[in-house]
Amino acid sequence: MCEWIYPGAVTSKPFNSVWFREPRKVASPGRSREEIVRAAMELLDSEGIDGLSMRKLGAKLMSGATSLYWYVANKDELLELVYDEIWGEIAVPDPETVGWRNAVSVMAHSMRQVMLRHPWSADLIGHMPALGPQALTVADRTRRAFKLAGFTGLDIDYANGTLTAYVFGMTIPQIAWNAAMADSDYDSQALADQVAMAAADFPDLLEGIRADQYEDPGTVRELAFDFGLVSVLDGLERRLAK
Amino acid sequence: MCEWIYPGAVTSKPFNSVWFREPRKVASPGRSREEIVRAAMELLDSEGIDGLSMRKLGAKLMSGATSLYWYVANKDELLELVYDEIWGEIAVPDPETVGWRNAVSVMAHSMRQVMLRHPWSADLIGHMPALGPQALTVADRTRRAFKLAGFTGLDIDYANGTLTAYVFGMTIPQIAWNAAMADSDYDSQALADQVAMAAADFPDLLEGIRADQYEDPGTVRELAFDFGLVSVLDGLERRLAK
DNA sequence: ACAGGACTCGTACAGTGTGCGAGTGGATTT
DNA sequence: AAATCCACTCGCACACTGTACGAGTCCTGT
Repeated sequence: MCEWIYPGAVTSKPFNSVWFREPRKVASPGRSREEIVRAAMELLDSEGIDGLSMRKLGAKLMSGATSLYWYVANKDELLELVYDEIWGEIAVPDPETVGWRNAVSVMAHSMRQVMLRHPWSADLIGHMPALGPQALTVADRTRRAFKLAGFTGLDIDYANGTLTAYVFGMTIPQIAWNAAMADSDYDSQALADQVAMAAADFPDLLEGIRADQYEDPGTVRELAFDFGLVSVLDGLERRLAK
Repeated sequence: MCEWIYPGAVTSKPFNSVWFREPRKVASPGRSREEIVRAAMELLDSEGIDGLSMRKLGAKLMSGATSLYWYVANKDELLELVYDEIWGEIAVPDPETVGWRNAVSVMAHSMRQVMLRHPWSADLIGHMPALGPQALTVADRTRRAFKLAGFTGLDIDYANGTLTAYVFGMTIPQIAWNAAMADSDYDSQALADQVAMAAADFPDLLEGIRADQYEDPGTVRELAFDFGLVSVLDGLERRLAK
């Protein structure tokens, strides 16, 4: 899980990341990085990013807050570790057996689901690059899919980046919406009215809001995501044709 | 600037946002929301999201920290206000005169530049929906572009959302990279070596990293962005053809 | 018996957002 | 002229944060 460390890490200096630091050798059968990361994820899932404090985490593990610093250099490193965990939850089918387009489609939907399940991921994506082993595994697999599709050279990574960007960009704002609605005493009709009021000066915009106001917001989001996903993949495919 | 308030705001209840709360009537010639927001942005630009504290902001404005709470209900509302400001910096040409594809292309590049100029934006996107007047203005304009392109009904907003998602998703992780490199004593060669080491178990991935290691990272990012942008727009265009 | 390493954790420090309530000064009303 | 009001300021306090430090505990190897 998170006992990973890239070789030769300590010798060079520049990049501050868990993945480039030799972890302490730990002999204890009790606490461990795994357990800490797992507990941190539970806290994050149930209370959100603000709900994770070292003291709370210590309490959950029945230890002092500062004991955790034996296993983890600081809170940011802990966050790097939990961040990588979510990449492990993303399903990427083998492109050789299901075809590249299916493979990346499934991965896109899976990624979205994982992010929605762990809304705190939105807070981490802008904070640190995804360099952990799980993230690299996903990147490698999707990269293979695009290679199989016929992309060559840098285009492989560009195509890969385009798809990932789309999923991030579509999902992160949705997470913000979900959070905002959870904070308020959510009443879909009143909310729609308010948003409509906000857009009062923009008749065009208003027309769009009115249009999907009567649909279930969840399904609207799904449709929007599919629409964009198909468009992105179509666009990439056109690139191949040329 | 930020004296905006949507009509009928106070009467209804559900949604917690600056944009739905009557601001206090302020008569003073001295401090004002505008000034506070401007100072907050300067602090954010120069010190990042963690550099903005109510005390520092108060000091910068030569006032007590808690005085600011006269103008702003809490820090989150202040962040909503500064968030909307960045939307005001995004250029969206008139699609009627430059054509829809040009218009949205320019807006995509502009949006990316604005985000890179204000890296703290990445931290806000996942935290609150963009409901301010400036954000709505941009949304309205790009929406018009896609309408002009020929999209109809919900597809207008889906297309619009797809493009915005792509820009967000491409730019947010780049901001994370920039931040990580700023934190470290950045040496591009050593960094590349480290990343290569991280990817040692993934020969394919490694090949991609090696490939762009000798290019200037800035231009690689630009190329990647353009590649994806063209792909996304091509994909949307294909949708139109059907 | 001793040494050393592998932990644990209480205390402390500097910082955070913000509720409260007292205070100030100028305009308005009596 | 006196009284009232109100927009506004701000010091203090509270609960909370990440984490440096150093003293203490236990287990293992000699």
